[in-house]
Order: sequence, then structure tokens, then C-alpha cells
Amino acid sequence: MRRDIFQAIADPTRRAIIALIALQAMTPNAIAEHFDTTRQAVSKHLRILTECELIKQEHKGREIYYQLEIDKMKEIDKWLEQFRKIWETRFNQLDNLLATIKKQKK
Amino acid sequence: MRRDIFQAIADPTRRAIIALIALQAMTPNAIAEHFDTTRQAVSKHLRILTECELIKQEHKGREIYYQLEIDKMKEIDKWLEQFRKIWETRFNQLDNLLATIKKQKK
DNA sequence: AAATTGCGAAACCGAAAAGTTGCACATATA
DNA sequence: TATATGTGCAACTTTTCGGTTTCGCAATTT
Repeated sequence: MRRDIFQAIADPTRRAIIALIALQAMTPNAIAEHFDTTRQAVSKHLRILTECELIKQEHKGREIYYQLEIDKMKEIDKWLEQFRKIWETRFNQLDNLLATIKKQKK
Repeated sequence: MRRDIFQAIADPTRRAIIALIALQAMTPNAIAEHFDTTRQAVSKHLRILTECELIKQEHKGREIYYQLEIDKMKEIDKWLEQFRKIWETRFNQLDNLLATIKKQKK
């Protein structure tokens, strides 16, 4: 079982679950109500998300609330960093180009 | 065939390819040299990446250079935005908390 | 023109993933 | 204590995925 964040967010249902509990912690049943699949299927997604520590449980009596581990999401952001550098550089280059053109017009 | 960016970056080889050609456009053969798989396997990954427009081709004679569509990467960044808001808010809350404690000490 | 090179596409295979069904277990309620 | 509720887990099935092999085609090179 590969179990990294990127594989975890590859599934659209899991992305929806993440977005859902980002707003507020929810129980599996409550989460499942938002989807067309069975509770067990959702439960499986929750297990996968838990395994890669994107979410965590909080037991309250017989209910289990799942909440987002927002810090883990930063790892995706961290990976994006290398590309952000590139697109910012390109933007700056464009910026410089525009500045040069402006200067030439004077 | 689902073919979205998140599914595309789920595979570690594809992420490596993306990082590789982010630096400079490369041909399939050149890319394949960096991996332990066959050229055809890499070619398949390239097709998937092309289909979701994360990379694009540039034909030069019989060679095809693949280059990153950096703008498409921004879509991941865009998705992250909703969570960035959350972690920045939490950071500010922590900040406020610390400020309050500091004030109380006075 | 013939051989070589760079490449994509199709067919096939094994492994992994996603979903369903059925069950077990703990907590709460009657 | 018996029953209902909230949940996870294991077994099974179907689908998807990543890889290899084989082939075909176009652009070079000889």
C-alpha cells in the first residue's frame, strides 16, 4: 500500500471529504450523507486519509469525529514551492519586459 | 478514464517527470534515462500528463520536446487556497493568543 | 532506396484500488 | 438485560493503473 498525500488527494471523493471536514469536524455518518456511496466506502476513505495523517479522530462517546490535520496539507504546498518559484520568475520576467517596453517608449 | 491534475500528480514517477522538465524541456528518451522503467512506460506517463495539459509537446524534426505548462500547476495552488486560508487563520489565532499572554504578563 | 532512430499506440498482464456485503464490537437507550 | 446505534474491519468483486512487449510510422542518415 503506497500511502502518501498525493495518492490520497487523487480521489475526488476524498478531496470532497477533506474540504467538508475542513469547515468542521464530522462523524462518518454525517460525512457519508453528503455522498452517493455507502457509509463503508466513506469509512474506507477515512481510513486512508487517517493513515497518511491528513485527518485525525476524536472520540466522543460512541461517535467519532474526524477533523482535518491542516498542517499535513502544507506538505503539498511545500512541494508546489519549487514550481511557484518558476512561475514567479516568469511573471517577473514579463514584468521586466513590460518595464523595458515602457522605458523605450519614453 | 478520469484525467485530472490530482490523479496525474498521484504517481511519483510523474511527479519526478514534472520536476525534471520544469528545469528544461526534454525528449522522451532523455527523460526515460532518468528512470528505471522502459521508454514506453515513460511515454505513457507523458501521455497522461499531456492529456490533462500539465505538459505540452514541441516538435523538432523527429524529436519531441516536452515542457511544463507551469500555469496548469497553479490549479493545484488554487485548490490549496481554501486550506491556506484556514492555516493562516489558525496561525493568526495563535499569534493573538501569544499577544494576549504577553499582555497579561505585564 | 535501405537502414536507423525517435516516437506513439495497442494488446496484454499482474497488482493495487475502490466499492459492496456481511459481520463484530463498543456505547447508549429502553 | 435486550435492543438500537455508530462504527471499523475483513472478504470478495470489479475496475483502474502501471508496466512490458510488439508493432507501425515518420524523420533522419547512409
